[in-house]
Amino acid sequence: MEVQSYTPTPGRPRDQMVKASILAAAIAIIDEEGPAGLSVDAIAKRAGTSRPTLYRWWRSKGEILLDALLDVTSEQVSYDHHISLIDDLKFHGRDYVALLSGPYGAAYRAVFTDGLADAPFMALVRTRLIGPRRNVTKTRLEAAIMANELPCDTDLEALIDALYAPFLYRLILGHQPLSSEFSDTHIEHTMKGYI
Amino acid sequence: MEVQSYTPTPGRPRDQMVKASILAAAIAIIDEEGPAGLSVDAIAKRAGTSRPTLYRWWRSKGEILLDALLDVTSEQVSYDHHISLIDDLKFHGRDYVALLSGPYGAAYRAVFTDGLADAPFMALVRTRLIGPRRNVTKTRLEAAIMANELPCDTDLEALIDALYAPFLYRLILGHQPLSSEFSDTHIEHTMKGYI
Amino acid sequence: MEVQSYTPTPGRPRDQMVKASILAAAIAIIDEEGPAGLSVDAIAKRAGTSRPTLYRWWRSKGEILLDALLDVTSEQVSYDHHISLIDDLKFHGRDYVALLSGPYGAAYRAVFTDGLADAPFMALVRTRLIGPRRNVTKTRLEAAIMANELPCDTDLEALIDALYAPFLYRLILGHQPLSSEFSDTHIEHTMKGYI
Amino acid sequence: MEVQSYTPTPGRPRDQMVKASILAAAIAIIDEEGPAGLSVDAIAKRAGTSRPTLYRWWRSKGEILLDALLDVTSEQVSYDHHISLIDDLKFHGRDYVALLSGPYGAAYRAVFTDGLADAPFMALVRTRLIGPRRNVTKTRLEAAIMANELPCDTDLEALIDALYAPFLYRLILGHQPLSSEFSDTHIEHTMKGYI
DNA sequence: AGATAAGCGAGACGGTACGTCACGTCTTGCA
DNA sequence: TGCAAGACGTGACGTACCGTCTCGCTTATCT
Repeated sequence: MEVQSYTPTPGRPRDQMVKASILAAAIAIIDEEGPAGLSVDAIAKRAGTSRPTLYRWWRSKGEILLDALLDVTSEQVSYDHHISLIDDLKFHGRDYVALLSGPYGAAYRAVFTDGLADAPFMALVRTRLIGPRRNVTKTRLEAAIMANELPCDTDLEALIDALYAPFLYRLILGHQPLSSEFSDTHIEHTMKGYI
Repeated sequence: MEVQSYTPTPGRPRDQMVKASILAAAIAIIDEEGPAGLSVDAIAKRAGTSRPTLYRWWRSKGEILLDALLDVTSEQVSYDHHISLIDDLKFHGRDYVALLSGPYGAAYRAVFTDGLADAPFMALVRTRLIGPRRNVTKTRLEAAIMANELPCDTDLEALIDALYAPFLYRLILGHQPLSSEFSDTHIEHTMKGYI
Repeated sequence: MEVQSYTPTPGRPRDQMVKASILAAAIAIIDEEGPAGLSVDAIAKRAGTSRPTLYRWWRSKGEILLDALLDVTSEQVSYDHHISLIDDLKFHGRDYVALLSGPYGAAYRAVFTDGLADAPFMALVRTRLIGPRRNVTKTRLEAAIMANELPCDTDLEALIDALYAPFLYRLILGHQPLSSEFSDTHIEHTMKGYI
Repeated sequence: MEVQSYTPTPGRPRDQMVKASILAAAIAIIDEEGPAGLSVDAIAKRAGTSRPTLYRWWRSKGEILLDALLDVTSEQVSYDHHISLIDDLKFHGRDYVALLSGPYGAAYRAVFTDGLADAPFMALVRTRLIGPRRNVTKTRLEAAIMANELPCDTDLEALIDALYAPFLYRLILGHQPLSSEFSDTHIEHTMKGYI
């Protein structure tokens, strides 16, 4: 068991409230005003802080959104073994759709916007935001292989892509609604193709 | 048979060379220097023209890329009935993958970047770039329904999403390579789920 | 007496109407909209012509105004020997004040604006606009010297400056009204100092 | 005796060096390259600063020149009672001529150029640049009236115009040199007319 | 009568400067 | 040392005029 050692740093300690209010401000702006209104300055202003303080904690606007999303996502992502593989995936899919449809959807979109323009940041998005979620599903799928519910030579990366890509595709393009019904039927069809 | 009537517009006619060189410059920059180097000024400079000329014909950087992509895409998209539905889709998939992997892949990414930050522009992307390509596939799938190769109640929009979303997903995220092998197996699995 | 030889040039002859309508347009714009609205394009548009045509006749906006002013000024400037030197000068002064106060005052101001930014053009203004008017006065003053109404060693350039500079000063600065009363008393005082 | 209270404004204080270098740059450019070279960008570049910084403190090129001129002018303008009214005015006249003939003459011209094209700015020129200098002379003339050296009903505004208009006239038109000799004789003649 | 040549309108073109926005970094005073 | 306030240099943006060009058409003179 690790003992969290207290390292007394000189000077004034960092204000955790500042961090929280910045994350909240970022989400509030992107949700209310859309991506156009999300300038670093606007975030700082809304959080009642200043740009330098903001840059002390994060290297870019994108990383703020990333942290804000991780705050919300982290506890949600998990599989409580339900009845069957397909039901678990459906449950997870509905969960994801709910997240992307809600106020955090715009943040997701903004994170991809930044990532597309900045490769190292996209790597971070993969590692911290997308990767963990994929891994949860991967673990569930590996369990399914163990249980002979899935062929043992299944390309899990491809399957996970097939399962979730359409969600982000609809989030990004907006050509079709992103509903739980779509999630359910899409997951059914996809899994039928892989079993 | 249609007779092309000549409509002489008053004033100096638009220089088609300028248009072409701007489209070429945009693609060259995004391919060579990445999205960071793609400023309106850089495009104008490389094309040997000026910013005002550029804004005379396009409202934004994004629309330039859109036009550049349409120049390339337009003739490519078509289905020459091959042997079977699955082979046709595979052929088309490989074609798409080749486009996204080549020098135009970066332009595709940039178009999505701009679209994510600007909803009206994303609508344009849907209408002009994504829509036509989807429609070609839709026509092929409808023919398949006619030929009883596919259930008549198939949700074509969902199927098309399932087919192509992973391509753009990999293009955008870059977590896995976008290869013809992936295209083939992905399309096989997907269609298996829908038949 | 000179015989104006007719030199038939090939091609379509210049349309004098165009010239007239451009001069009128320039004066109309500067009078109605002020100097800010006086772009080359605005003149051409208002005159119902095009920029290239305009540049065929004049080298710059300033030269248009110059010509417009000369059209008006040319016949006005003259001394009909009245009663005395002082009365002639007063008459001339009132005439000048009337010109500068009317719709052509703004054109005068604009001519100086252009001249201040473009030395060769200011030389033209001196030669064509200011010079002739000064010469008329100079001639009158030289006659006065002949008539012993003025010392023969009078510095005429300095005297003419003293007489008219305040008019342009008030036109340009606008700190005090440019009235006939001012003209009269100013000319009286000035001549008193030189006699 | 006044106690200068220190009012600490929040945030980083304005860099006075930047202000000084911008003013110096403006004067240097107009003097060396003439009015054509005086773009906002050129000033910023020469001052080693940026356009936004420049616009933070001045609304236009003209206001920069105005400040630059005020820096120089402010201490110069004063009358140390010399011997007589006429000598004081001559002294002041030579001072003015020296200013207009030197490197600041071009700045003066540019200020008028801008003022002619922008009435509100010309009002500023009157209030800040021309007015104070006129007032100094006005005070001296009022003292002269008190001392019975001048009629008590003298129109001081008109007299001041008569005294100084020819200086600016020659500065602007450039038809005659602006020398101390001219200043002396002109002031003598003018005052002779008003006494 | 037809050829030739220039004027004319419209409007595209390359260019320069403008005034503004957002960024990321800095320098203050206070906590 | 953290923090707010805010100034600073940088780079890109979208726009306004400028002066020149290339069209199709018109209007004259010259063969």
